[in-house]
Amino acid sequence: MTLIPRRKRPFSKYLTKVYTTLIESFGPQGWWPGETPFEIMVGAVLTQNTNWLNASRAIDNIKAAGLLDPKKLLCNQRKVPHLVKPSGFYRLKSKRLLAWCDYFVAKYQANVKKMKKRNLGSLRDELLTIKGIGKETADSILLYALDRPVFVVDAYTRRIFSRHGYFDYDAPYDKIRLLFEHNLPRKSKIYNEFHALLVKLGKTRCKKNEPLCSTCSLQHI
DNA sequence: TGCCAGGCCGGGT
DNA sequence: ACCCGGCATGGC
Repeated sequence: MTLIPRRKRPFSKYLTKVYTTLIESFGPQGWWPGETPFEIMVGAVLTQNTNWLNASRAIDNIKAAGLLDPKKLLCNQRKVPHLVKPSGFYRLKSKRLLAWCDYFVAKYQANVKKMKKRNLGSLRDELLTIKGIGKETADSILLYALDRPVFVVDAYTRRIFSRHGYFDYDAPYDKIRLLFEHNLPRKSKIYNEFHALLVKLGKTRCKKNEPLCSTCSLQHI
């Protein structure tokens, strides 16, 4: 992997410019779209390589069944594949969701406050040992459900910034994450908004010659 | 109609 | 240390 700055502007200044431009254009996003920490955790698993609309339909199914609770899901395991079907990969995701519930209940009695007390680095390592929880999912949970300062790297982040020449699309996840974390204030609020804005930008269809475009990608910045 | 979406795992080289 | 196939639905 290479981190080749093809542009001369320092990454930190560039990031500030992108962030302020996105805020001005789209406004604060107020992510994550989930009411409770557990709902956010569920969403993080179900949206893996899947559009949010389909993931949200699966969450709606779980809510409608009155099972949006880790212990209840564990007690109704056979219902889970059917409930999460709209999110795709449903046999796989039902296992991943239950693996998460298993961990959350066994280790923290489904108590978010207990989890938040843990040291961030060791907690992240612990999450990554759970089958079905990779780096992006773990970081989404840490940032959006637990309010910890971790920058979430996703496909949009890679696409937008690699097009601007700051790193290769295929650069290792943690290299990219640290590049952002080292060039932004260490504040979960900032990481939260920034990631949400990048997703918003990434979903916005190309409008040629405008400052904000996910294909041409912020050409004028 | 085909392509794609807010990844991750396991097996092979 | 990479590379790749598999996993599956619904929107556009």
